[in-house]
Amino acid sequence: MNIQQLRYIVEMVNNNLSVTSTAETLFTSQPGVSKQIKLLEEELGFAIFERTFKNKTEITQEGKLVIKHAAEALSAIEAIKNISREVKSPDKGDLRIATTQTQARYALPNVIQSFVKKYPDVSLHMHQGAPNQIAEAVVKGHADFAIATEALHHYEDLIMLPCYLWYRGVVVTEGHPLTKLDKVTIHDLAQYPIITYTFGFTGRSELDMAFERAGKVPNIVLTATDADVIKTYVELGLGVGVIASMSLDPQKDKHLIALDAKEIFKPSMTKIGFRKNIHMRGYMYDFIERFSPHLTKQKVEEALILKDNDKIDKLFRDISLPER
Amino acid sequence: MNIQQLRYIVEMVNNNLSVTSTAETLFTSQPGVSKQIKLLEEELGFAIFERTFKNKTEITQEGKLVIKHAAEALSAIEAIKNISREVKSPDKGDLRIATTQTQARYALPNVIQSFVKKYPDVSLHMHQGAPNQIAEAVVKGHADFAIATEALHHYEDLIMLPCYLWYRGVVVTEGHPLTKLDKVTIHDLAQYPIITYTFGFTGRSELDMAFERAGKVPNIVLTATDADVIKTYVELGLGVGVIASMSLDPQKDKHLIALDAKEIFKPSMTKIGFRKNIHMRGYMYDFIERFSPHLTKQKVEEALILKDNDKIDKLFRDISLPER
DNA sequence: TGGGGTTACGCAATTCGTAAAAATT
DNA sequence: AATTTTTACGAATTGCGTAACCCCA
Repeated sequence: MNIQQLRYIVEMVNNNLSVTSTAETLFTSQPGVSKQIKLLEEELGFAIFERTFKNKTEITQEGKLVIKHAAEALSAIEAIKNISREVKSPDKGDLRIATTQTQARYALPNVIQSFVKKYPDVSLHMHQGAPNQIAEAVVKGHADFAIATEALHHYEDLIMLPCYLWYRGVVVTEGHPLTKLDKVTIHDLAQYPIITYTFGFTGRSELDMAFERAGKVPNIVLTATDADVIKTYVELGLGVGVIASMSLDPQKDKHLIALDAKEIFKPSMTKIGFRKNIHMRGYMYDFIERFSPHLTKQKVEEALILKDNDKIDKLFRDISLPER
Repeated sequence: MNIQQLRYIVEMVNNNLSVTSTAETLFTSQPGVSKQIKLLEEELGFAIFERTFKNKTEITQEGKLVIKHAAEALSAIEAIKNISREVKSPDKGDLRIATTQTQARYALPNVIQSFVKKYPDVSLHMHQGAPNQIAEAVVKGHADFAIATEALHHYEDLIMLPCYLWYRGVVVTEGHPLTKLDKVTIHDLAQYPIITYTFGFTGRSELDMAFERAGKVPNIVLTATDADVIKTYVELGLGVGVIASMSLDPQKDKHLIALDAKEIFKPSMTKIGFRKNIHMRGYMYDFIERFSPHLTKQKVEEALILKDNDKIDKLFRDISLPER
């Protein structure tokens, strides 16, 4: 058994059990991968992958266990390599952020601007996707950080830290009836067609829950994964927009009126997540702190030691989060 | 970097940083170990071990981190090998139990007798030691199970499951004044010289706490790590013995009188501990269940998933433990 | 001077790529 | 027929052991 073989079998899973595809992602030859997997299976005394019927291969029951532990081992080895990179060139490396369009467009630009200025030799990779894709990317080691509001708490292998609270705003065209009201309630809102985020994105679940609490069913006519699209359709008069208030720019969005909705919807919390047992590079600590000043290196280290999201929640219980 | 190199550096730590000793425990040559460590250090770009002054070597700061992750990786790899062994011969292998004299002598014999009968091809290894040595042996992977009453809860890397509750008994010679009393209290006990376990062994801490609660200072004249020695000195009239009641055999200990002490001392709990992220062999589950029938395979698997002793404690909160 | 550690060197085994064959759709 | 996987084989590298050398009490 060697590290390479473990790498092969883990990567097989990330490549739909295709040897060819695995060999390509690992920049090696197909025969090599095929042979090494076979050798490992021989050594272990059982098949990890099974050619059940036709072209379809499956993972055996034991194989699943083996791959789980192989991924653990590789993760630990990756941590060692990161220590090495840290020593060799502390301010050089990669930072791979998996996040949603909303964060990338509205929350991250400032942070990234100052970060790349301080760390010109860190190459930044932004992976965009749906919240569950984001979490998967980090779990599989394809990204270092997951930044999102939804769906991250299901992943036991990730440590999640609270970053900031944000509120929703209602966006309408000029002269819309809602602008005549002193204060918009959820009952007012329920009378108009609504345009908001696609389910699973950007705190969408709180919108549904707010309507449910009020005993109303929202008339959602259109959903999109990002605020820019939503605003566009609001401008076209298709409905009333409900988006994160941070994604409203009074300067740029001149044709739209933003109405306060703090009392209608509960605030949502954006979190940053990363894998347990990693070696956190120095610039990674710095990035986290730039994004959320209360997440100091010390706090993050404490969280890395705790390794348990319930305990980590307690750690941050008394800290007032920034709002936006 | 390869697995062997990781094995070398981890084993170096277990061998007082001696290359010779490491090579011996790994059944290989000194030059090989020396060279591979050097190669790894070269690849990583920093020294793991430092030849500071004289003959004394030390671990560098980065080295400590590397070794931590290396141990993680090796543990995962060991798990894979155990899966292989499981498949190749489910009822064959090793079972290494680290425990105290008290457990080995009084709690385990029955279990082990039935276990070896069912699993003749599992070779059993008993490691005896002080509770902290026991825990260390499991943490370092030298034993599979730690069974003890004290000092196991300090080890974050171990999962600990409750096995049984046990009570203390007071042992005296025939005709001793304490035998005249209807009921022995802690105040009575405080008037006589006491012989009990050495500190750190077999629930000794509860004895000290009981006296402290009563505002008394026990007159401890002799301590030993096991009940047999204690009983011997009680027979010689050196004092009153306080030992686990399970270590009293009315048949054998004919010259001694056992007095009930359930109301003087709180019961103690014996636990079984093992490392997180291991692959538990089938016969290991069986052993645990034979030792503690409430620790079914299912329960143990749940605990292995939880990986957190606080959560595990909740899992067993409503289960009534056997007493002895 | 001797116990531990490193360097030097050669044999043996392993790894990995190209090429060819086999299998599957 | 085309794509994917496995087998065959040779070149290059790596790993490991013996022997020699070094270093510090």
